Amino acid sequence: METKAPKITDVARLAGVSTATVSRALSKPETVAESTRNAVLAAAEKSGYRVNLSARNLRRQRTGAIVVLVPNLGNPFFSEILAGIETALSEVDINMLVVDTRQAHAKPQLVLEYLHATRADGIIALDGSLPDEILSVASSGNGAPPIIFACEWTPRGEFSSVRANNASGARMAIGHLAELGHCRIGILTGPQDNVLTHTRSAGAEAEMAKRGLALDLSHVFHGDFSLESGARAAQAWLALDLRPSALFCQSDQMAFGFISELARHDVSVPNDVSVVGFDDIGIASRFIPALTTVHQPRQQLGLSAAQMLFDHIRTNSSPAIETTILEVELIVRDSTREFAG
Amino acid sequence: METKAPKITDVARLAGVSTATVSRALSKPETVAESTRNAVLAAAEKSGYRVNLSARNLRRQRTGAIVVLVPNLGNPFFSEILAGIETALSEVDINMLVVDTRQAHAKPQLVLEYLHATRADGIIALDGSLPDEILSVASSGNGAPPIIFACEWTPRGEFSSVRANNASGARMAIGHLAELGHCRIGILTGPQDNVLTHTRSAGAEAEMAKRGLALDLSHVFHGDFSLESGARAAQAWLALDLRPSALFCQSDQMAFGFISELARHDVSVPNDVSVVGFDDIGIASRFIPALTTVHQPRQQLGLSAAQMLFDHIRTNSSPAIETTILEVELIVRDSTREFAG
DNA sequence: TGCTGCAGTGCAATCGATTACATAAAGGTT
DNA sequence: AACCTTTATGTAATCGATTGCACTGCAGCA
Repeated sequence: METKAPKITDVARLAGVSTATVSRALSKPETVAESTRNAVLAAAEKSGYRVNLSARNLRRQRTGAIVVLVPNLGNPFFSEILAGIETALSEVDINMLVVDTRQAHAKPQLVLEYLHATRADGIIALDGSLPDEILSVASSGNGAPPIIFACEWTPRGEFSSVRANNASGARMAIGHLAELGHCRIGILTGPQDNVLTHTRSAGAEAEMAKRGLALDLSHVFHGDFSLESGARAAQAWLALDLRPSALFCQSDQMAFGFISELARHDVSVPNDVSVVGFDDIGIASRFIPALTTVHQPRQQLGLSAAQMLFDHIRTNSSPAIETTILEVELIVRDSTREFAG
Repeated sequence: METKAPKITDVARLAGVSTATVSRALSKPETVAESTRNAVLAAAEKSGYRVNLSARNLRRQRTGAIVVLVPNLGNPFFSEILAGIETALSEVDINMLVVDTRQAHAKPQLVLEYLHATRADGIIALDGSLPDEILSVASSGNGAPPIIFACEWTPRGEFSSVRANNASGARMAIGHLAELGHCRIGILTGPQDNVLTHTRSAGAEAEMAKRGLALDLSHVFHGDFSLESGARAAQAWLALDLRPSALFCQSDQMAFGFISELARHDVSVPNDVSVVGFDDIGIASRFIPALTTVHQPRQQLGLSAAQMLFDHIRTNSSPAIETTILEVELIVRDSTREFAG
């Protein structure tokens, strides 16, 4: 026999004040006399009142929700970033709408329609290669929702972002291999049009150059961050005459695919090849061999992005571009060892 | 110089009709004359009109959003279920709010507060061990949002659910090991108070009984579905005098943890022990050895749960309890082999 | 005493869409 | 021709909270 949800007028009657006062007591407590405030809070508590968000949002001209654009929900790497965003969200009165952009590249209209329809107060994009149509939603100044890129970002257009220090991570990976004595180091990249790919490749190449190591183009394999592309790279590696003795994989997933496929051909990591990954996803420490990799602070990436977004929403006029770069860490495990002739 | 978003009155003026007609033309097209409808659609198109969801929801007394309660966003197993839910969502006008319930068990108030605050039209719970306080939100009939359990479910209270055939999966796993000649089969369970644990254990025990195999209690290890608990089970296994020659792990993650820890002690899977997992998460086919496991149709679980929830929302009076059980499949890979004395 | 300023509160308009009800026009029936 | 249906559309109330403006009463000040 649940009765109707109480509304603000019910609380007002109970507290013996007007609805305006109730509203103020709840959202701007300092503008209301202490005694009144207490009466209102007591009445609200007693009646179990919750503000109706549709009504509030209608009046306030906002939606109280942000949209997170995720390249691929099936990828564990992203779900932890979501967890970070959620942590930040729980402190403010904002909800998180999650959208998988897998089909967005083929049909940008779909996502675009979604963004327009929801009129989100802000957007966090974990996908740096969004189609232009979608970017333009956000860049159209004025009433457009602010957008923050997390992890990935986009070279076109100017947007705020939170990222890991990808270049530094790549340098650490190469540096580690070089110090183990490897001089034929290969690279397994992500998708060719991806900023992470470029940044990590550039970092790796810079470090190799600095150490006087040559990068043989036949030692550069192109993948797409997925397990299967790692396996394909292994096939390519096996087909080489002069094989690199170490490989820097730009994602853990590719490293797993690579190692796994080699194992099927009786090639051992790290005995025959050393492998470094990137990301440090959960399973990395339990893979066989445990993966040496570059750790990204995933939770923190999500958290920082969310906080930055809230700032932008609050001071909505400010189109100042901010970039936060979080440091990464090389975690040495068992997939790398010193070069043995 | 983006102008204000057009509202329904703008469309009405443009089409030369009243707002009521516009509203009807858009949401109940068949009640409006074809010529009028076309005029309205053209006007809406021309002005780039989108309905304001806050206004609509306020008037319609709904929120247009469902909440998905996820036990742990960091676990890749769940994110694919989310992807399935999202697929179903994109067909209807409903958004998905994702909440991680990791802290919910310690502080149920937090999630409870969230559910009350959002007033979601429905709930999908991927977490079967929600605190009673939260369950009671949904079971309080009347205006309470319908709730559907996906994957996990709860024995207390009566709720609709979509699940995999866990018992059958467990039987397949045991059957497979038995047919390979293993007679000392161990079990690594999930959390003790989890329905999946019970169902899978019961299925496994039934199959063993049917085949006349005894289950030694010292061969039952208790984990919590996580990597680390798998590693702990490996320690326990190593400490035994009489070790099982095969282990049925109730999650892939635990299987990985188990195998990985054994590998560190130079015990080989499948040569020294055969291991079967449960879930078939992405990495299973690329682990070393590739994991024999029970495949759950994750996307489909999410999809079915979402569709069931929409049904319940539409016909909100019906408290009929439905249970959909999806079939699973044993995928035989390289972590199991015939018993070799 | 009379005025100004301020803190605290209430009144009522407002956000944008939906929908019950009223109305009008057209067609059908006897 | 009078009346009843049916179909199409308009009018205006409504959903629930927020907030600009107006008002009251009291303190401070000349």
